[in-house]
Formats: sequence, C-alpha cells, structure tokens
Amino acid sequence: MRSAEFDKEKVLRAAIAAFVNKGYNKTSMQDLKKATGLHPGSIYCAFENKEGLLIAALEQYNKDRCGEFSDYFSGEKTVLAGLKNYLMKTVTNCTSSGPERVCFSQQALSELSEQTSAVEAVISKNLNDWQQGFIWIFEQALAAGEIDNSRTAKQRTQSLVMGIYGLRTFAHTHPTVDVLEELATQLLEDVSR
Amino acid sequence: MRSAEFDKEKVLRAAIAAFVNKGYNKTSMQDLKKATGLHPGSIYCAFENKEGLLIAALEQYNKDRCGEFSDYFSGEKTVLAGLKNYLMKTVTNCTSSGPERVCFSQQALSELSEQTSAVEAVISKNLNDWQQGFIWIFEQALAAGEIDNSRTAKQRTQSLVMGIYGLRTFAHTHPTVDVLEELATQLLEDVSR
DNA sequence: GCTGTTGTTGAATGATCATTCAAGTACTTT
DNA sequence: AAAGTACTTGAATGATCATTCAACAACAGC
Repeated sequence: MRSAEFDKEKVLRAAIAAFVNKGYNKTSMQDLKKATGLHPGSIYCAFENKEGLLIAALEQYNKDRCGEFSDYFSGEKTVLAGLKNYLMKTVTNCTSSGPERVCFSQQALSELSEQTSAVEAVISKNLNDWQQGFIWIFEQALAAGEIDNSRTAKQRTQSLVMGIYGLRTFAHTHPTVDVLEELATQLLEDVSR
Repeated sequence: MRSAEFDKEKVLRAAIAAFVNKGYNKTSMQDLKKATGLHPGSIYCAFENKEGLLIAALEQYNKDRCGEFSDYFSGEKTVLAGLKNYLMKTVTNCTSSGPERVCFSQQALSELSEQTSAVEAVISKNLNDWQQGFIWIFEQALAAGEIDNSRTAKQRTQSLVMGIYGLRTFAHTHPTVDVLEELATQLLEDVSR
C-alpha cells in the first residue's frame, strides 16, 4: 500500500480559494490544477469529479469555520462582546482582497441552489451548523440576562444570519470599512434589543 | 427598411427568466434560443453577443422595477404602510416558483461582481437606482414625521437594502412565507425605529 | 534487489460552448 | 409585380470544457 503524496487539507483550501475567486461554474479544471498543484487524474482519483471536489471543499470549509467560531467568544466578558468581535471580523474579511472576502457557503448557496441536490445538502448542512452556533450564543446571552426574552434565540439568530447575508452582499457594491462597520453595529443593536 | 420581427421587451423578459433560472454562466445560447424564440444569428445581430444580451436584460429589468416602484406607495396613507407593501410583496416573490423569486440584479451581483467591468457598471446602476428610491421614501417619511432624525434617510436605506439582500438570500434556504414575513416585519420595525 | 501494487502524469477524447456566415426569406419601394 | 434591401435561419467553426486512460514512477513486501 502506497500513501497519497498530497496533503488533502491544503489541496481543499487551495480549491476553496479557486472556487471563491471565480465561482464554481467559471472555475475550470485547469484553474484547479494550477491552484492545487494536482493533475486532473489525481483530482479525479481523490474526489471522483469536479462536483466531488466541490463537496469535499465545502465540508473542509465548514470544519475550518466551526473550529474558529468559539475563538470570537472566548476571553470576552459578555456574549454580546463576542458577537461584536465576530461581526467586526466579518467586516474586515469583506474588505480583504484574499479569498476570505467571500463566504464560500453563501456563495455556493447563491450560485448553486436549486441545481444538484447532493451539493445543496452540504450547503444546507454548513449553513445550519453556522446557525446552530448562533442559537447557542443567544441562549447563553439570555441566560446571562444580556438580552430579554421578547424574542427567542432562534428568532434573533434568523435576523442575525439574514443580516450577515445582507452585509456580505452589500459589501460587493460598497466594500468600505466605514459603511460596513456602521451597518454591522446597527445590526448588532437591532438583534440584541 | 424592414423592421425587426420580434418584440425587444418580450425577448428581454424571456432572457431574464432564463438567466434567473440557471444563472448567467450556466445559461447556454441554446437555452436562450429556446426561451426567447430567437435564433443565434438574430441574438448576435440585436445584442452583439451573450454579454450584450445580459446588459440589455439588466437594463430592461431595471426599467420594469423602477416602473412599478411607486405602485407600492401610491394609495397608502403613510409611507411606512407603502414600505410594508413592498416588503410583503418581496416575501411572496421569494416564495414563488416563477422567475420573480429571484432579484435579477442581486443575482448578477453575486455571480458576476469582480468580473467584467461593463456588466458591473450596469449592475451598479440598477442597485443605485433602487437605493435612490428608498432614500426618497425615507425623506418623505421624515418630512411627514413618521420617523425621527436619529438616523439619516441614507443610513436607513442602507440598512433596508442590506436587509432585503439578506432576506432574499435567506429565502434560498428557508422559502416559507411564515418565517420570511416575520423577518420582513422585524426588518421594517428596525429600519423605522 | 526484485516484483506487484498503487499513485501520478498529461496527452487524448468527446461533449458542449459562444460565435459566425452564407444561403434563404419576407418586406418595402418603385 | 419586379428588384433591392434587410432580417432570419441553422449548420459549421474553433475554442474550451470535464473526464478518461494507458504509460510511467515510486513505494511496500519479500
């Protein structure tokens, strides 16, 4: 038995960057070869086909995002302060020039929803995991008395998630830190009122 | 001189429906032929190329949306009531199965921003026209005393536009009228507070 | 160090794509 | 109704795409 010569996580992160830059449909196998350093045959051997690579990339992306989620909240006195961290980081991400300027899951949702069900399922799982994180966060805030129960944790989460979707889309037209920070601050206020 | 045999507006609306269903990149010339009833040669004669058709379609879409904008507000006692009309219509559009479930300008923004500048300019114009409409609306509301001046019309507009972007994206994962109506109602409240 | 197995390579394949253009067709003008 | 002009048609073109596969290379067990 001979082991594969490439680092799967590195390859997937490179693929994510390639997909994010051009969108899935516009990213050709040649682009992916250049980005990952893998030859077509190896990609097909490891991921079956382009869609398989997309699915694996989406799963890797979810793993990476879930892993860093708690970092925004640890070391903060209040839950809302952690949420502010998260939103401010989202703003700087949006104005970056690297692949982090786009949320891969959201981009895939916009480009590929109502197309192939296998991909849709993974996107759905990613976004659901993300929402669950926020629900837990708002439950913490409720328990700590930082917010009242005029709205449930789930309701607040849905408003927040909707707001972040909108923030990221808005950033495509207005990628300035000032405006985005103001919008993010307002969003935080609305969602925690 | 012989006049063209097709109705340009009808063709463009058919093209919009085709683009919206599959996304620009996935919509082939054959799809467009089927949707518009025009043969490739005619399309190229009238719009130069696929990108030219996209630009013309985006312009037609903007014209159509601008034309119906004031309808939501005329016949309403208050500006905020008109805004509620607009948002509720957006919700039903999102849950529809026809092409109106997607905002063509927003879809194009997500799929094509940072690609060709000619297309970007038209998308930018569309979204700007749309924002200007809301700015005017909020100025009316301010003058009528429906809202206070704790935030400017432009600030409120940016929050609203961001919220609508988010609402439409959220609808891709959760296309139920109940949830979307709740989110839209909350958005209206936040933006008019 | 030899052999079998498994990963890697990249040119070849066939499908699909946007685009073109020469032939055909219908309208307008006279 | 004849002639000219302009629009329509759809098969042909060349580029690009995802995918395959046979030759090649490297590792493991013996």
